[in-house]
Amino acid sequence: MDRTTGIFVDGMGAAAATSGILNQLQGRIFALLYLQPGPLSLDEIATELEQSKSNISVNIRGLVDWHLVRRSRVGGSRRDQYEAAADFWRVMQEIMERRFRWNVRQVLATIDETERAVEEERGRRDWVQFVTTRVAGLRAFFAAMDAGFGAFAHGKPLDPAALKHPLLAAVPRPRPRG
Amino acid sequence: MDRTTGIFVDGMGAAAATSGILNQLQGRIFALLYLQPGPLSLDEIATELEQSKSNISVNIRGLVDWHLVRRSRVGGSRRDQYEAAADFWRVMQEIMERRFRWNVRQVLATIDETERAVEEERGRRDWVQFVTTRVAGLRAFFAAMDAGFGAFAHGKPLDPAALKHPLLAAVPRPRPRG
DNA sequence: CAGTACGTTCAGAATATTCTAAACGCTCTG
DNA sequence: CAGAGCGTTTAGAATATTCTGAACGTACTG
Repeated sequence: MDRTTGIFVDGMGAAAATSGILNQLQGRIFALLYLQPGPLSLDEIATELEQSKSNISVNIRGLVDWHLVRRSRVGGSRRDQYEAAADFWRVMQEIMERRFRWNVRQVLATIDETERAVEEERGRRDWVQFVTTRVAGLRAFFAAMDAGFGAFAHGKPLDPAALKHPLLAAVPRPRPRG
Repeated sequence: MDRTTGIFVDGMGAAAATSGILNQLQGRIFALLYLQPGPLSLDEIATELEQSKSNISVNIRGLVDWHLVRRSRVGGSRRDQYEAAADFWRVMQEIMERRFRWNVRQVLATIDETERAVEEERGRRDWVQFVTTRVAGLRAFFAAMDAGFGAFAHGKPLDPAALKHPLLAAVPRPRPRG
């Protein structure tokens, strides 16, 4: 591997490792493919990155899932070819929906469960009141995030105003009088 | 711990574990504190979550760093008290700046290095040309992300348009005639 | 100023993740 | 239809992360 590619591969690997989306090896695989004029096979990638073929196989699947890499099969050959995709907006949409929004919904689901549980608590009326209020505050914020991320992934601007005061934003405004 | 808190703690722990920001224990600590009417000490948290005090000590520091938990010391006591913060927008700003944007800048720094390296490559003129173009495409996208995240953290809307066609957005538009 | 009540650090144990090499199964080929 | 050339699965090795308990430092307390 030439010096330029080495620097790019190392740097992108390090960035990926702290991304919370890809691991280091996935960052390296993508970086390698991104600087190639043509597609590479599994074996070529494994050799270049000094990793086992099985490890590349497993990790490249994640890259294909995020639409960061395209898999193709040329002619009648049964050898897969891989190349980097360059539609980063598409990747970001995917991450928004399948990672961030999915995570937000985990929280919303937990809030649902918690609200159901607190309704069954016997006695301790003001504690129940307190928990209900707190959980409502969390729900307002995460509901706003869910809506905001959803809109963003569909190409609409994400306005932080809804996150600053989610409780206010969640409540329908009184109509201004004529 | 009562049933309601248990459900909330477990759910938030699971969500945190896949967040890429907090680990499971940090999610559990925050959840426990969030349903408490008053602050708790390190030892109380450790007992409730069945973890060693040292482990709580280390992990709660991260929560304080993200402004998810406030540390206070009441009166002349030397016992720290912790309570959940509820300004989630502040937390999001912190994450935007110190996590996402920092990560984006890692990529931009790698691109800088790569461009410097490719300039020193001898021969292979069309390969150099190819790499330069590709890296420019990546830079345009990540520069747009950096700008967008920065604006968002300062309360301005984040418009996906700049990410859809970053190369176009980066170039100043020709003035319309007339 | 010795004793106690804390928070933190650290070495090593427990656990989870990443990686390899061998085994497997599929598909094309002669 | 046997063999070669693939990608994938899997058991276990290598490595990284998380967790504990003991040791330590500091600041109140009697």
